[in-house]
Amino acid sequence: MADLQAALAAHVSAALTAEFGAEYAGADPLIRPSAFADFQANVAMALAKRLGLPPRDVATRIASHLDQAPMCERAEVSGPGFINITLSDAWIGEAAAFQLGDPRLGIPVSDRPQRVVVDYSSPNVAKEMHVGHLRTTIVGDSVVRMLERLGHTVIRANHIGDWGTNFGMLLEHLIDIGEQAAYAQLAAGEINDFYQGAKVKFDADPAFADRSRRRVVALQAGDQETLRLWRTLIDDSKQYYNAIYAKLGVTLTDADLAPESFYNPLLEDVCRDLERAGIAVISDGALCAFPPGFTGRDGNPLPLILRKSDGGYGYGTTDMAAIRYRVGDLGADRIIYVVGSEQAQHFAMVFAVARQAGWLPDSVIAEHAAIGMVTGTDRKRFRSRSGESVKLIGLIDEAVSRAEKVIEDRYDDPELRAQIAHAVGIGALKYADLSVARESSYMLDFDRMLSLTGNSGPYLQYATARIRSIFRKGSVDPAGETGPIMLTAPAERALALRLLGFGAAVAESAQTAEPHRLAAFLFDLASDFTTFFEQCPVLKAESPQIRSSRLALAALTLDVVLAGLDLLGIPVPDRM
RNA sequence: GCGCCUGUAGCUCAGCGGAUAGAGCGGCUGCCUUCUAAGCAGUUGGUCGCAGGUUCGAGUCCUGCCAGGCGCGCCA
Repeated sequence: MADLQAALAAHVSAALTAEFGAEYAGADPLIRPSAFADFQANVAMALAKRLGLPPRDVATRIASHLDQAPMCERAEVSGPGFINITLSDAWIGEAAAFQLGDPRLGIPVSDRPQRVVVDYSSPNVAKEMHVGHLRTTIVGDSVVRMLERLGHTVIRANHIGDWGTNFGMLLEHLIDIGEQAAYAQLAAGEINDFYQGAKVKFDADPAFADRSRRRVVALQAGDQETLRLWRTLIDDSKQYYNAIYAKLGVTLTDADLAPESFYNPLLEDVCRDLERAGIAVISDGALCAFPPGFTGRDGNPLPLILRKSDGGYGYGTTDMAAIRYRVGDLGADRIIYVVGSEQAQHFAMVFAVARQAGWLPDSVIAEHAAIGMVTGTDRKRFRSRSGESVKLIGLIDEAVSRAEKVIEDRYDDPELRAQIAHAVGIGALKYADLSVARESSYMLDFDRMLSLTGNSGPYLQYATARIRSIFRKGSVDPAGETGPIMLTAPAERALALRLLGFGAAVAESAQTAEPHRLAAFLFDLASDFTTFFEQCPVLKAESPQIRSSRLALAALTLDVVLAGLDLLGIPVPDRM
């Protein structure tokens, strides 16, 4: 059973066509979760006018067919024409047992696998990774995991900022302090110190600023020694990202680096081809594309600048080159940009120009999975002032140490304690970013972000720890529990029914690139389990049959929560 | 000025055009001799920014207004 709701929709559709004719096959049966039953079908009210019948009559005629489907226990008409559908307990139990035996746990395999490029994380070389990067990194990584699980081919693209005019000052600063000192600073995460060191000199010392400008020219001209130093800078910074990725459990590797500089050799052609196609024109000395529908402050058409009047290229050019490369060379069917919402207009323009140029055919989806802005407690954009910047690594360490505090008197083994604290701290941090709709802006609030109670990462981890505890106490191997599953209590039924929604939650979450949907599902699931845990003794169940059924239900819950947390990229400790 | 986003409980946020708008936190009351209390049960708390419109039905769609945020030619 890939998707419970879809299966039900098929039944209602069949009833609809049987009763009213094939022309209604395309009508959406409008299946929704219901407070009055397991599901409700709202199609009767939608079709009443078209059928020229009272909505309740339509509902009654559809409902009369539904009782015959094995999955449906009851279909009752209520209110103006709602069809309240109650599933059969036996069917739910069988479906849950089937899910338990399914290695995919009900996650469907896409019937149309795509090549998906996911552009995410994208820190800048020699610049601190701030909290905004954390969010694009975490959300992007989860999207990637979900898409892969659904059978898509995913190409991770870490579009790091390794090029631009400020590399002149960074390189001169590197030369000034020496490569060893720079390495020590950058790899250790003292990145702001390094950057500020360069910036201060650039602003205060004209001679340094002059050297910096010459260094940019040398870099662009491909001067060997300059390139060597530039690579050093990148390698040093990479140490820092990779250390953070490792701590966070992010799947990005060096193989996923798609740096801006990679596109440098393509930029000239991008400009030439767009100009030849008549899409780009010279305006005020710069080569610009003016996609229709975009106007600026003064009411004039808004340009996407492709070549600056000084001959240099900007990030718009790089994005054009990237989109062309991803479609043309990588064969992407879908490109997802997990990038801050501030850039919405920029991406809209890039997509528009790429469509005009034919580089982005209609068959390819390009979407900006916008990430909301991070604000301080004053609700203004969060800015790291020099001196008191919030380092990502500091946030991570804070998360882990808070978790450590909670378990300090619970376990003696320091190694076990460190393991648990790491998983719990990281889990709290990541879940905080993953459980909120990605586009909504959020306040940087440590207490909330690192919360270990309520709707939090640790709540989900805790559910798995309690399940494992049952199996440990009873010396039972969860892998050996296969059911049958029978539903004897409301908490069992609610849990089983919830479990059946897993596949749909994953599919929907990946489709919209919104991990918070999966996070919400898992929280509901964990809540249902906790109720079950409180109300239904497993090891001391009243009969061997019920014990076995509940063990199977617990095993399935464990599998699903583990799989779900893995898709979110949240680590799980064995015990807490 | 134009464009995009946001406005839901004291706070932070969910909410696929469907019935009585939900969760977490906070407040209050209970619950550890019982598979982990990072928990559970209950309770408190809302003119869904405002006004129109579409619809059998609007927190959800459309229009206008109000408030806030972001973006708007050579930074990325």
